[in-house]
Amino acid sequence: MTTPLNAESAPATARRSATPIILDASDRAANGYAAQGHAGTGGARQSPLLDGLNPQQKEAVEYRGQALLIIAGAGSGKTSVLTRRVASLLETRDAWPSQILAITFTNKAAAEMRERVHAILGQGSDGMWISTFHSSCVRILRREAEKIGLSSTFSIYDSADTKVTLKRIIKGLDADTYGFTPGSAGAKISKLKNELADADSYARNANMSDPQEVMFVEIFRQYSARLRAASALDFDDLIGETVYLFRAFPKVAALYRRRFRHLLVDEYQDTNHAQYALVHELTRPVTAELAQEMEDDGVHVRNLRDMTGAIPGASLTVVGDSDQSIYAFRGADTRNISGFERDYPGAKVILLEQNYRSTQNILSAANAVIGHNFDRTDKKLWSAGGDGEKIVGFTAYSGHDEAQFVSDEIQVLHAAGMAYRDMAVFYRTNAQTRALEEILVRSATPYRVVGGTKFYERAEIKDALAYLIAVANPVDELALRRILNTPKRGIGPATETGLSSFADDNELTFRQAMRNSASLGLGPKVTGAILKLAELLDAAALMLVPTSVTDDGVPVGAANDGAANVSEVLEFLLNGSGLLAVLRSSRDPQDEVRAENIEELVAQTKDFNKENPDGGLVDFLTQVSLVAAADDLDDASGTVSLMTLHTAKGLEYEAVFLTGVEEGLLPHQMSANEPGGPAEERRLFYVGITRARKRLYLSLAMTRAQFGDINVAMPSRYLQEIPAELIDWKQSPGMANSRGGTQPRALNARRDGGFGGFGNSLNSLSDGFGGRSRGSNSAKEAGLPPGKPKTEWANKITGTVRDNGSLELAAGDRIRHHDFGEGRVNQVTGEGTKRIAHVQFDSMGAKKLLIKIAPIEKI
DNA sequence: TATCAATCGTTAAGC
DNA sequence: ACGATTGATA
Repeated sequence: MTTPLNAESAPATARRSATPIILDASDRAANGYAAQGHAGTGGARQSPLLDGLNPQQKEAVEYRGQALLIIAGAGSGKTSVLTRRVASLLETRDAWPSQILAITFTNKAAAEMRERVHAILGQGSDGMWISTFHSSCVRILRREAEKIGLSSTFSIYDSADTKVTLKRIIKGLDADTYGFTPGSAGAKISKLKNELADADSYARNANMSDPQEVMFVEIFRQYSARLRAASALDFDDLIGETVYLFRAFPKVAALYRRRFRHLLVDEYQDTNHAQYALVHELTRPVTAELAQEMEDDGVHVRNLRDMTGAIPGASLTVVGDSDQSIYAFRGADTRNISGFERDYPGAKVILLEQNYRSTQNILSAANAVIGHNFDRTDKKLWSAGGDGEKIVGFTAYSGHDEAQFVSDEIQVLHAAGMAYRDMAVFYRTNAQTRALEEILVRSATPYRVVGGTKFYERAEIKDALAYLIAVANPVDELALRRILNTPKRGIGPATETGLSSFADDNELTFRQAMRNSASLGLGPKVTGAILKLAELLDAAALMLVPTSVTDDGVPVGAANDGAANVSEVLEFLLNGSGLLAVLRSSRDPQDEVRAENIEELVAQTKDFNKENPDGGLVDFLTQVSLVAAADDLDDASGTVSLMTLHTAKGLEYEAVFLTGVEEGLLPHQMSANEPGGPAEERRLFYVGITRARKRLYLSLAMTRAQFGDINVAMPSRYLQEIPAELIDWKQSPGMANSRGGTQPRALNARRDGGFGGFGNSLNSLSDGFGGRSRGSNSAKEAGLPPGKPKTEWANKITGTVRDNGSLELAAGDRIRHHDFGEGRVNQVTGEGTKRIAHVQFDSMGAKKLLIKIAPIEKI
């Protein structure tokens, strides 16, 4: 909150000394090898901001109008265009920094943009808002909290907090008998909030003759009531309440519409309805009437008013690519981007198709894959950088085998001079990391898993933070109940419930109930513990009160004059509660780590004090709630990165390993029944492919351990969509068969036509892909474009995996394995396709083999 | 209140 | 297979 909203007047035609625009090397390098050849377009001297840009990019930087949609294909220099556009707005004096609001989805993206804008402008970028949707909203809401009945120190509930709250509600209502779980109810509530619905509006349209619906409405109501009582907002509320604020208080909205004259929104295809509405509210004009009112109130608006006296809507730039929309499952609505021209008539649309990242082979594969999604506007990425290497394909026998291949290839690349940090391994599900990590550890390959457990989600950190929250927002019952018996004070669940109902019955907050716990008639020990905690929190709250205040309690001088800073309060609470001491003296070795984590948190509060001398407790807590993954920014380390395909979005690497390209995994099984599911999975695959600059590896396994047992997998339908000539199969899914193909290691033990078992429905070659599917057949789910007979697939991959058909084995049988040699069957377990032979090999020890596909024969 | 066995539910993930 | 969570037991 560095720039007071009303302080500066910012005429559109401001006179000021032009900020020197300097492009740093990294920004210039963003367009890589294609940077040359687009030198000056001739004529007038052009700004260095346009150096190295292609004509479309230039236009995107220079266009001035109400609305601009930039369709930015993968690797098309989007960030560069966006940051230069911001710089250009300032350079041409179309805007003051404080008139610009740039919104991203992730802190990482915001940080990157801030950094790059700062690199161009230096101090000139001060006062600009470059932040996520959520932090922008928090900033606004903290300022205006009272207007919508919240404390300005409102708590922000994360999904774990939501879950705990819903769990209590569901328990209280016995709603689990209706099949509600905290997760399911939470997902539904979140979805509704993303549509800007609340409990009442939902109830109006709900089918109230359905008892389950009635129950859900009640859950929703109670959830909203609890959050309100705790002066808390969940993540969805942050957006929704801001929209509500703007709609219910036009004068408040007018102040922000006046201030933000230029909105830029990144990843627009990922916006949900609430975010769309927020953008819309911010870019509406201020009526002449309201503008006049503002002027009468002493707000400077004259320079902004048009001939009718109104303030026109702010200019809006959105950047997106519907082909990279992979978050429909959490409410993203691509209609926001496809309907942009309708929503903002007269909008300019610029298409960025030239790719500066990948080789043409990789792009051709990407284009071919995404081309199978219908209802998209055609877009073809192209590169001036040449074909490059072929894509490498590999079919492994198992997940471990696949991991071994990845590991081996990483070593080959590394030996050839590629740094580990330039390589990444992608997968669809987190469970796939297991095998990969195992092998990478064994081969001593440095790696790190991106994403995963976050520091602030650890229980001990949440405990420590709950103390701080309880101080900052005394009405937050959730925080209080979390610390009530942490560390152990002998306050059990019965006492907790007692306090809670005592509070409800007497219309007290939980905190007040604690202070009055003496009148509850509990044991003296328990009562003493409760009172001690209440006193500790009250004392901590007092530390935050500035010492120099006037008679009315208004601080004199600096905002926090004399008040304790965050680290002092935290240390006071830790000492007073014994939280840290208990962990230190514990004999559980894990508690040692927990203690260290808390110490790390203390260190972070000290850093915060240093970086934000004026920052208070609430500012710290806000930062913690919204900036959850500050630790994975250190990607300068020399390690291979492992991450899910979702996490990979927005990143790029020299070499990419895309693993688990199998039916059931990519596309994921769970997506099959959802409308638009398979298409979204295809976009996910597309996103993965387009992350690669030079080398792309696609791998799959014929069997994969999942949920404790082994499943037979078949190649992903998406592999068919890549022209065969682009892929060099080191080991193809097609094995020796009548149509030819390679003879992959470990797959070809039986050459005498081991394709029995066609009578078995699980075995039928139903779709020309040699597929066996699990149970339900996949032919109709294959999502093939109509009018493309399967027999005409360009790719000759048959997808056939080994099939021992009806091979019957029993204990005592001797078998021969292609790799392991001869052995004796000890036991056969499992049913149907999952029958497993437990074999004692003569020289290789005991193994478990999936009879259906193992390279074995009876002897 | 603490510990242990049984049970459950496993897609992705930003803030 | 695995981890988190729940329920039963001492």
